[in-house]
Amino acid sequence: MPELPEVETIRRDLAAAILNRKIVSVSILSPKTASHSVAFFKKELIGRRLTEIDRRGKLLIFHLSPKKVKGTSKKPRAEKINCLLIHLKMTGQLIYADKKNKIAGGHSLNNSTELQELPNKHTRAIIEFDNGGQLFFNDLRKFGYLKLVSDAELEKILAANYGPEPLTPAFTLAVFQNAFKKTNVKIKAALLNQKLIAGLGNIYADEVLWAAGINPQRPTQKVTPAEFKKLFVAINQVIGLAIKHRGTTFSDYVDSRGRRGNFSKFLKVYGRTGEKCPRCHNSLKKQKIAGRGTHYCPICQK
DNA sequence: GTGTTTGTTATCAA
DNA sequence: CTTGATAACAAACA
Repeated sequence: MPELPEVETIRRDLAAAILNRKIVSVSILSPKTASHSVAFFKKELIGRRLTEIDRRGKLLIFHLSPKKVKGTSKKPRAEKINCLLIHLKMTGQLIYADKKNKIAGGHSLNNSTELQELPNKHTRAIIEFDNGGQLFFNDLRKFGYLKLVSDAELEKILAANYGPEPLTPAFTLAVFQNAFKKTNVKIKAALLNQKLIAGLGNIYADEVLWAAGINPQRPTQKVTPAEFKKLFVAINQVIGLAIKHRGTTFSDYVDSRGRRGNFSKFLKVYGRTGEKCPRCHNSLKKQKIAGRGTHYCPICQK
């Protein structure tokens, strides 16, 4: 389940590998995964370069070099495609392989480290570059997508769906607290709402609530200012540390070279049902909250 | 066959 | 209309 730290890890690694490389071929193996026809993807992408890779929450944003226009100096059209968006959703992987390295960690729930050839049966798209490198988009459950948009469409999507990002100047305690006080859903649900705060998913929502000592069931309006402060600090700390350790691998996530994330061993509650709470040593519980498996300590999370 | 896994959106109820 | 809660989606595994 790639969340902010995992997607950020991929973004950084990919930027180092494929920035300013020219796209020479595009294969869409699973048409439903792409926003437009296979022909349109080829037409728009082939011959262009990725000039910048951004991320907003869990969404990757690949900026494309200007498209060469045939013939005389036509004015660029306002609606021209400028960005490739990729969302990994639950089981998506973006793996870059250079000419001789065509392997990646497989999908598996049992911590297997076996490597497999690419493409594999879950490969949905392949983008090939002028240096022979290939970018594989794998997605077992087919929830992820590739989408081509104009700058205007991108701005619209970001404004409509994404709240502030942890670890950025836009994410202040005041902004955070005000946004959360405008709703009254369970705090766990609020943390998963990308419009209130961008980038958290099920793993990190559980982790930050544990770190702040807040019960995931609490309605947001019952959370005190002191607790919001704790939660705010916890979000920045946990996300920062998770990025530093290249994310969490629980089931399918691997980085752009097919390697697992190292943050799993730092998890305090996620996936630790029945183990002792690291803080109060009572038994950790798991319960469905906001439709998601929620891991927490019923004793020290108030 | 049943129940679980989750990011996001669609749908429903109040 | 708004808000919040829940179902649905896909695919695989225990």
